[in-house]
Amino acid sequence: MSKEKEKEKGSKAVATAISPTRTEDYPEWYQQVVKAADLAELSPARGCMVIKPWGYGIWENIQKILDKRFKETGHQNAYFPLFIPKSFLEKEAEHVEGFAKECAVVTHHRLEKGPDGGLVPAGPLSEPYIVRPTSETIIGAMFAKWIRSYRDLPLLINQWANVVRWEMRTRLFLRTTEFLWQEGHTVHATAEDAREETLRMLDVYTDFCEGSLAIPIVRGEKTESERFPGAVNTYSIEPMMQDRKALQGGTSHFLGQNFAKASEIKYLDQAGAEQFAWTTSWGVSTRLIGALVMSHADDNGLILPPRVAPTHIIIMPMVHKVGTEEKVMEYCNSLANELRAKIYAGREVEVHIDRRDLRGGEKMWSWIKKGAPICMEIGPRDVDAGAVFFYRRDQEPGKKANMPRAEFVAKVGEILEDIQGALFRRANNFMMENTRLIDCKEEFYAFFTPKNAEKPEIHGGYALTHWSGESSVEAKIKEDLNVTIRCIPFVDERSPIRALLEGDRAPAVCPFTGKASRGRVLFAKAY
RNA sequence: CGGGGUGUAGCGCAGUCUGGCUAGCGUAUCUGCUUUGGGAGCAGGAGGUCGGAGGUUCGAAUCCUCUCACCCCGACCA
Repeated sequence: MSKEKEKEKGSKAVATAISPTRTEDYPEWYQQVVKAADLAELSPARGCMVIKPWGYGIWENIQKILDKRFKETGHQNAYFPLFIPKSFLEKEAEHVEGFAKECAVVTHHRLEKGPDGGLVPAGPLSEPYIVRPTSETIIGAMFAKWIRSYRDLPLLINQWANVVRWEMRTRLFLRTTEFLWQEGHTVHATAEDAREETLRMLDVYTDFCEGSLAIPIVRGEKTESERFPGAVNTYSIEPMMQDRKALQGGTSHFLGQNFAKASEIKYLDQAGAEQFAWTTSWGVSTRLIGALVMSHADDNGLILPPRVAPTHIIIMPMVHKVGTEEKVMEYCNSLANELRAKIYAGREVEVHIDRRDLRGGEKMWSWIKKGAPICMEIGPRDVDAGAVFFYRRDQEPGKKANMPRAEFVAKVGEILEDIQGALFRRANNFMMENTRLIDCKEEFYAFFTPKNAEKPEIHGGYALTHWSGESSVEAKIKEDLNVTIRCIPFVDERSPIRALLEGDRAPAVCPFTGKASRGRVLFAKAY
């Protein structure tokens, strides 16, 4: 409250647009950024969110980019029902175990007037429906009907849908009762093909996350305890948020023949023998928008990477001086049209002229909080000079630049890509600064223990540490520190942690047990 | 489900312990004037079943009982 007062009267310098700041109270800062950017809000339905136009615009761009990649990799979209007969979910033992507790169940149909004038269900269903928490079982049942021969394979299907998971605690975008996602489901003749597909889609997610969301990630395989229920192998991408916690950004599962056997997905091979097929599934959700916020936003609000920003450039006409309005508006309109004719990252440059009857400062701050990549102030001065006056959201709000109009129009794609690149580098530096090799138990515990136990400060990060491979060690660390193995990382040419591991001469010994280790795994606190 | 907390104007809150005039403040909103290239100023207006039900009392936002919702910490977890 005292902060509010500081902001008031007299002082033109406002500390930050978002209060509290990240260091003051990170979870609250997150909520405030989502609110200030007008991305989404809680709804009357418990744990469910309303995604508002600016937030949904981001999701639409995520969809467009990913959908194109899915098509390019041979997939087709289809749609399956929201409701799954309860018996379907019961088919795969581990799957039931994993999801049963978080399912919403529909037990009645139709409503009629009750004695008190309210509505009461007319009758129970003979078999309850589950609202899909994921669609493996119902899609598997359909696939079993569609597939007869090896000639029907591979079957490569994707679905854009909503799913429901009845979580105890929810947070906008990060964990909501209902969320939007895509789920890919594929069927293959051989284990090799299915494994290849699983990793191909992990690559697609990696490209998308790094290239479009400007979020660096560590990727790798999940340990047994973190595996998708029913999967043989689960792979994930793991970006680091600004509080140094990991957030699982997407997963790709090799399901082996588990679901094929449960759903009887069989085909006749070239020799005429009946075989169970091999399946995969993979998905990303609106959670990525949460990752976007926590990767790039600062104490003034959201910062959007241009490739997924609903609008690239905001033009604010300064038309308050009498007699200048017409020429300023004309200039803005023609400038907007010139910019819209440009293509950036495969789509037209999106320009919005903000003519709201608001004071300049207030208007500009609203776009800072929404994270628009470029914001222009165009007044008579600029019209006369044939220039544009703009700021970039990846730089300090006070840093504005003049540029000849023609030059800006010519370079707009370059400037947007420069912003995109700057965001990635910043996030990547942050992740690498907070990633280290840890080889002793004491250092590991100190790394993940906040100095202030009452109100933990931002601490920890990614620890690359040897591990004996025992689940009991994982469980103990989780109990002690709430730290888990995020993945057994890939160390390939595109891995950001590769450089760290190059000079690694430490013995491959698990610091928790003294036993031999097959390699370093990624430990972190997580969302 | 366990522990703690909060429900008063769109949002944020005071008032509750110690019952008492017409229920207040900030902000947002609306109107007017003056302003305007970094979050405006003055004036006026509108906006309330004090979460809900029952009880005590001459009188309840305030006390009692029940209930509902939400938040935080656990537990749970894409």
